[in-house]
Amino acid sequence: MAGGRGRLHKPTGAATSATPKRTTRRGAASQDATWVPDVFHDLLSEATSSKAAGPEEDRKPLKKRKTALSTRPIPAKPADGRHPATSSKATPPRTLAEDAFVSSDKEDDEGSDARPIQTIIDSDESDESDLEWEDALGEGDIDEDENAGDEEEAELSDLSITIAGDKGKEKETTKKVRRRGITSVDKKRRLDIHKMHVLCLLYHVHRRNAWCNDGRVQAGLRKLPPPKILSNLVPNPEFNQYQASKRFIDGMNELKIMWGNKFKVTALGIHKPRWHDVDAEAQAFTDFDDLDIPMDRQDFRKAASSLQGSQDIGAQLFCALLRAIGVEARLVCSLQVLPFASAAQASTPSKPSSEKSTIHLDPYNNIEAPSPSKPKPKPPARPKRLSRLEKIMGERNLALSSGVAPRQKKKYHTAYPVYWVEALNPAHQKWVPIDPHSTFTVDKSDKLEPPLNSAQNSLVYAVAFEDDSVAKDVTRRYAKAYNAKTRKFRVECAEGGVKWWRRALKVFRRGAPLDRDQVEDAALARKEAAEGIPKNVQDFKDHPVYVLERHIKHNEVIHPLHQVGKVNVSSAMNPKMEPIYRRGDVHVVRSADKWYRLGRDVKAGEQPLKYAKPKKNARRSLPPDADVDMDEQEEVGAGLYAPFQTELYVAPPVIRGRVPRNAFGNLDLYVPSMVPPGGVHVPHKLASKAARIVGVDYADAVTGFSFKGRHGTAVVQGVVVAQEYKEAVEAALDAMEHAQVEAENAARTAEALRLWRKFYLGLKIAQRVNAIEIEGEKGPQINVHEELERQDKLMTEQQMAGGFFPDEGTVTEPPSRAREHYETSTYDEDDGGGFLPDLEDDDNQETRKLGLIRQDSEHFGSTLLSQQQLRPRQEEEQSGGFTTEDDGEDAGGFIREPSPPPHQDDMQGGFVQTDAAADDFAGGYESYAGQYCGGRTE
DNA sequence: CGACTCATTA
DNA sequence: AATACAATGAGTCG
Repeated sequence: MAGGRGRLHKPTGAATSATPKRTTRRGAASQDATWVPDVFHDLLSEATSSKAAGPEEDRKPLKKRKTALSTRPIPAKPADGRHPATSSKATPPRTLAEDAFVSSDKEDDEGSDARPIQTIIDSDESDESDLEWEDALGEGDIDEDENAGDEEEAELSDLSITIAGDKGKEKETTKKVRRRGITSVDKKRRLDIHKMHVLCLLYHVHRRNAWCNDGRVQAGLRKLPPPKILSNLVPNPEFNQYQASKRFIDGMNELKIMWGNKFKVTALGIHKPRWHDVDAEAQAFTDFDDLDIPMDRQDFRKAASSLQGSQDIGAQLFCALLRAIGVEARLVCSLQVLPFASAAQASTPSKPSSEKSTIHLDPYNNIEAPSPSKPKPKPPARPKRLSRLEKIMGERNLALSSGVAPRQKKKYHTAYPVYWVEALNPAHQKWVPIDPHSTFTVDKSDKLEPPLNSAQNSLVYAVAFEDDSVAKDVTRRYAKAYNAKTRKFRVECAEGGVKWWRRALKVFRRGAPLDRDQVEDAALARKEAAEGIPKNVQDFKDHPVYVLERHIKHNEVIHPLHQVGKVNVSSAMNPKMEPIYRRGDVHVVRSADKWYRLGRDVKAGEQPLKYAKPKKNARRSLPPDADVDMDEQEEVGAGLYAPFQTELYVAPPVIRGRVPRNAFGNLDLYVPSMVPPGGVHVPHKLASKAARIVGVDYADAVTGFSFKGRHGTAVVQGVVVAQEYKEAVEAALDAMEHAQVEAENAARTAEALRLWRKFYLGLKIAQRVNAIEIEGEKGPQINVHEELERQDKLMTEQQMAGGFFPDEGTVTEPPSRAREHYETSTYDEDDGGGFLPDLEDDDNQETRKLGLIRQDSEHFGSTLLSQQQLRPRQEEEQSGGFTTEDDGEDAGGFIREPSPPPHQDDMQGGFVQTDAAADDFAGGYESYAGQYCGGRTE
């Protein structure tokens, strides 16, 4: 992408846009905000909503217009006087067009607009996935091979000739290198990028189409056609339909010729992008000089007045011209989208990297530098042929062109259009394609599709935009083999692709279809139907209408085995016929068991349409006799049934509160529909307990299986009870939940108190231990007093910051209390007597722990500090503190069995003054205390 | 005859 | 287990 940007900023020879960059940025940003979430939906809603913001947006462009006006002597002066809205053909339902028109003024520059994306680096194709692949392949040997392969590969690309000592080895290595698995992740990513690209292109066309409504553009163009042509286009009521139609076509031809003479093609337009080859060199910037510059509306106007630009621009302006003179015109674009299928497919035609790169560099100039006399060895043959084909095609079409003198600017001529125009023939209400630049044809829809192998242009999505931004997919009008070929390059072929495409175009759909829409739909449908049955096996693959038996999956059958098309050749002169069936007759099949899992039951008396393949049992006798195989197959294969052989499974009903069960005492509830009549599913974890408490009959609901390892265990989710008990059970559940919450709260409180006690004890013990002299030396001491001071301070700070201690007094209480003890300096048995007696064990533990701490008081301090960062309020951290801290057994016991209240009693006297205070602590402080006490064990 | 497409193979 | 990729050979079209 970075490359792309760099490219964009590269100044190109022709008219450079005077657009200040910040405008770009601002525009893009504002667009982004609404654009991101759901690309298309938002695109539209933004467009519609921006209407409201219209005036404000209009302001900005004004400035721009001024400068533009002052610098350019535009012939659009009269138009300028008018308000844009009035000058543009002001179609009543111009929601989209107008909005885009308005808003596009604001975000003038548009990177993707004129400059096609050339190459996209498929980063995934690089080392990472390769490495993975190689690793997966695995043993150490491969590494060597890999390297060798790389070397040779490099040599190959550099010198074109490699003299390797061992041919066999070379082959092997290259194979290994070549063989690069395309992961499913990779595929998905490609598809996503493809989709994104489609959306971007759609938007691009949408904007260009909106520009075609530009008042000034139209005003300038309107003056071009001589009155004679125009008068021919005025419908004559005396003509019959045929005459009128002919007149219209003729008029279009004249306009096309006129346009061809006026408009000068000076740049290259969009062409088909390719996935970047990992080992291909980066393209030189100069390679892009011939391309269209990125455009904003001003540039577009400029192009309209100077009548220069790429063929794309030419077609767009031609569209504007038609609209300007009152002809209903569509801007059609064949989206040149990055293919998703296989990267290799695109690059296959051009094999050797050297040659590839040349093609790469000059995507459009093959005509200029064709290959007829190129003294290159075999490898270049492929691309050469292509280009030559291109050339031939181009020339032929040139020859076909009716009376247009081909422009001398042949360099920029492409054989097939990316943009063209459809004009509505009022006589038939039919759309007439006009391609004024590439094929120079009018009403020749079958001439616009480039050959399928063309590297520069492929017709995959042809989308036609009307002046009110209603857009329609008209690919089928132009594709010769839509079902057999074109479709395979479209999202429709991917899973959910049909829906996706429909959704992508939804924003451009017309609210209420017009007559001409229906006419067109019918025509397109007819065209598709007329496509006929493919003649080769390849085209049957993924064909939406026909199927070959060899292509159906293992879980599919062709049920009514209707040979719709009887013939199909396998090889030419010795034909092997294969029957053809309808895709509609293909059904997925499943075993009876699988159907049951889906809540369906095989109807009585239905015979399996197919039998599953026998599982590969361990027996692998080398000479598998035919009969043995047959036997095995018949034995092992499970019967498979199609959906229409099944019916909704109805469980045996609940009778008098008695819930039916399966052999395991459960009830199968794989789908909601499997709830037995008269029963209710209560999907609560504790439902079984509740039902037991209530005392009604219930059955555990098995909603699936979890396969861990090879052992599948039933997943139970709640229970099924009779309908009439539902409320009772739910009430019981409520009560249980309530009780549980209470219990948890109590447990939490108890735990908090327990930890406090521990903490306090710890301090006390520390104090005592510090007082002991060992052989006259005091050794490093924990300065309890200081620690407490510090801690107190920290807590106060935290309280300021977080504010989760409601009462300051409460907060400071424990430390101050402890200080008291410290200050007394004597360890009074009676004082501690309140809680010490039943805590002998703890006492020992504490002592040990403190011993540890004493050895690195540094750590002690840092522990305190780090604890400060914990946010006690957060549940996770609390529980984390509990589970990871001290004994560990505590953690488990805590939830189930709250620690007994006696502790609390113990504490009440000396430590915490009120219950309320304790509660406050429970939430805020426990984890702190917990960490403090427990953290040191580590 | 050459270009090009399709099917097969590993 | 199944599909995809790349090379190769055969057949067809113009």
